[in-house]
Amino acid sequence: MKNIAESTVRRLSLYLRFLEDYRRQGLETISSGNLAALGGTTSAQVRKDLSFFGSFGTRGLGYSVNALAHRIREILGLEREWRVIIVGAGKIGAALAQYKGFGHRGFRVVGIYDVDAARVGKPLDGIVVKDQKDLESDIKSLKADIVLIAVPPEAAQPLVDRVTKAGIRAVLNFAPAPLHATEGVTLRSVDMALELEILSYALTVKA
Amino acid sequence: MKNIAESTVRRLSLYLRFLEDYRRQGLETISSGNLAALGGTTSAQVRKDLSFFGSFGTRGLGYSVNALAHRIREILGLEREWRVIIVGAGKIGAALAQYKGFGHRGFRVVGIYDVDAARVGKPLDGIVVKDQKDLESDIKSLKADIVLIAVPPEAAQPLVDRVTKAGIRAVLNFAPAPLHATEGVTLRSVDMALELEILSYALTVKA
DNA sequence: TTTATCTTGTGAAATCATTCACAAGCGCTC
DNA sequence: GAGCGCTTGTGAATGATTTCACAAGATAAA
Repeated sequence: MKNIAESTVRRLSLYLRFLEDYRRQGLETISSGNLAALGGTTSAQVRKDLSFFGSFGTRGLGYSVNALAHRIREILGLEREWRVIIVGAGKIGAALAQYKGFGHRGFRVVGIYDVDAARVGKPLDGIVVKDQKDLESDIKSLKADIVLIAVPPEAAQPLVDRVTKAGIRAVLNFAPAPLHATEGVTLRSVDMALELEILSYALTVKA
Repeated sequence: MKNIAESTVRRLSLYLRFLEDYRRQGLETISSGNLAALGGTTSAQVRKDLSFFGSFGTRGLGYSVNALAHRIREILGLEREWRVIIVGAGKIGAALAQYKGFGHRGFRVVGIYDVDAARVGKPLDGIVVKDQKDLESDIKSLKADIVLIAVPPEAAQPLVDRVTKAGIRAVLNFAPAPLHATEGVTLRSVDMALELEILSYALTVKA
């Protein structure tokens, strides 16, 4: 399969949500135009996005809500469960731990870690915070797939290196630090400061 | 000024951080190659990004760390203070309230709101949570510029409409819901579920 | 002053992503 | 089963972004 643009993958995720809404409403088919309207894009974009993976629609009719949802889940790898570890049990770690959107789609938090002895041993949304020194061994024993980084910025890069060495291939970083991962490891960052600065730019340009 | 790509603005934010690192280290000049290495991009990209806004470098030498940082702050609108309101005092709202990266760059939290009477009146990181019914009047009296949305997904769109009507022109949404804003309002979303799904896709394709 | 060495700034080329536009397929009705 | 209306799937065209490649400006050393 040729390389798929990130923007396409992002839109597929969105389409999946709309499909689930449709299903809840008991609707059985949906057209590219419907999906486009919900997602603020164009019907051609929707069809092109889907066309990278095959052709799932019926001309004249649209897409079967169930079949398309299933196919997108398959494409995104959401048919299986992903085991997630959170590192950092501060405010952000705590917010992540209780985040409901998680379990909802096959992401299961299997461990929370911190270096601070005051936090270790206390439960966070049902999971007891463990000492960060157990991280490597637990990544293996818990069969973790994904690590969420919620530690202070200066601790983030060493942590990426540690979990990479322990076999992790996907990292989602919440620390406001630009991180680098080795080839083969997917690292994404959610950076609030950056988002705010983009808003600041937008406001400034408008003014 | 012609339209600047979001990716360019995002990189400018990053460059600014690297410049601040350089300054802390007492370095006075930096080349596009240095900036590129730090940001995982290319020197040509750095120079192109900057070229949209003018030419600030010295051939043969590079850029003055101070001058370039100042110029980027100007471009991004970070020379002034932006007044931020957080709506939703749950876990995510609390994490946002205490987030240190905020004050650091001229974003000042001036109010936190919730609909839940149990939360109203209690302080969150030094700011007393107010009732959401005061939102419109406070947006005006507090001269708020930016609203952060940390409410449940179904409450998010109505909230966008409310604050837009009250004069807000920039919104950062943390609810996992696809929102639409009217023309002239910049709305960005940080969607953890989406990020995880992109990781899921990456892991799936690799496997 | 001249030369060697760097590094910028920027058109041009290449790559990547989106939009257009339309033939072809399907269901429904008559 | 022919005709109509609708919607897909997809090459081709357009638009946007990134990369290339190099002339030109600047410093420093001889």
